Amino acid sequence: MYQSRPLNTIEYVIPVKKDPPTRGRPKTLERDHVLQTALMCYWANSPTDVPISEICDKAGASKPGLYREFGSDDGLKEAVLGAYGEMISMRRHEILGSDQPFDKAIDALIDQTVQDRRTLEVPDGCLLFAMRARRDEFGPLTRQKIDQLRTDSLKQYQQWIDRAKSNGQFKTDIPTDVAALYFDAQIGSAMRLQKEGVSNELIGEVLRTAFLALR
Amino acid sequence: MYQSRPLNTIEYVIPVKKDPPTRGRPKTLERDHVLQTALMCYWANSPTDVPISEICDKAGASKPGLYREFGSDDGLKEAVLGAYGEMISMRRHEILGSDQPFDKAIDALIDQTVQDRRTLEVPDGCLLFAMRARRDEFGPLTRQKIDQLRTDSLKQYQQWIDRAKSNGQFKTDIPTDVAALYFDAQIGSAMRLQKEGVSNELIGEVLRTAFLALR
DNA sequence: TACATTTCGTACCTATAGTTACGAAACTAA
DNA sequence: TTAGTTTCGTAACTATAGGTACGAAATGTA
Repeated sequence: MYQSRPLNTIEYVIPVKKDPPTRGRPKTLERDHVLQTALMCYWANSPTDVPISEICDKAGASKPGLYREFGSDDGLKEAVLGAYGEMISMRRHEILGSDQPFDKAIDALIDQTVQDRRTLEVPDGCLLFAMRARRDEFGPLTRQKIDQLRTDSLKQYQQWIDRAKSNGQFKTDIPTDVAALYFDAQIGSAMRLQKEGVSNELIGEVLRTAFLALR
Repeated sequence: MYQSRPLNTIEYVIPVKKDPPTRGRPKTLERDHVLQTALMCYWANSPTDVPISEICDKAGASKPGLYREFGSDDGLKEAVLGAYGEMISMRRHEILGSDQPFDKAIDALIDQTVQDRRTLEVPDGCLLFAMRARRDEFGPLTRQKIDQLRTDSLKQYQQWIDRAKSNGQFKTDIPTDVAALYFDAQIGSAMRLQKEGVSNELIGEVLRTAFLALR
């Protein structure tokens, strides 16, 4: 079995970018701030319709600075999606990774999905689903990231479903891959309805209808 | 109650554009051919990413000719969507408007949705759902058309469901508006999965899962 | 102080997409 | 034939977006 080294030896392999004896003009571009700004712009609008210059303005960065940091439009979008993907993956893991009963997890999933976005201070809808719908309008890096996140989502659902099956909590004989696709599709639908302006209450009813047959 | 005039008197009110004593250079632009060409381009690709010039090339029309006919990019898209909407509305009516039992209609709906597109010689996915996902990237005319078609769809489902309810074929106590939204969402999901490359077989399983609880 | 190094950001370049000005072309009517 | 009418399509215009050349600025080092 693979024996991992202690974490801090990694720094000898991949030099950690802390503060290597700083020379030259100090960097002022705040990578994380740019990422957050871009994320919000993409999320709140159509991700393909936000020009780089707008992100620069809102983040208080210059265009060349942004290109130095992310390489290209494609690179920026990939980075943003990376950050976003990590976030939603964690949020989903809080539910699917917990050991609560399958039924309760479904309820929690619905609750999380229809949570009021004004309270959370984030836009309606889901950036990932919005970008999946526009997959072929992006560059290769972003496309690959989209595909990876899609695969990751499905795996997360699959593991959860398999666990429920082995616990005897998954009653029907629906194959795991179908069920995983089903969950992903339902949440995706909900996110799109939310973006269309449908009330979270109504979306909740739709979701409960969708999961009626699974419990 | 409103008494409508005989149809042919309309021609006195709204002059029918048949062959009014033709003067000037004869028109060569084939409106329907341009519409069909544009429809296929939008359907097969991202509707927001097909330049007018490409449609002109493929349809063998000139750009000014196209603008004379449709007024603008927005006008062309509205016209295309109008034609497309009529088509899918009719196809859906063949199923929902028939008097077959609710169960059978659901089966037919699934069959129609997962029908092989190479056989039908049309692209995967659904143009209307693709455009709904990009709603705010379009001009006002197209936006309005999108909204109208969405409303029409929901109404079509609602009438069908209400009829099933009054026939005693709709077993659950799900409200009509929720159920209509549910059908629309499921078909939308299916269309998106198809566009993502998921097999029609798998999509069929997902749809059958979705409608399990409704019969 | 002078030099090496690194980043900064103004001002540009380039490509593309929507849109149109305008003169030529093709027809009817007188 | 000539005048009037309508459409045609080449060749522009304009705006916008992604991307970058390059000199200035800000630091450490000799």
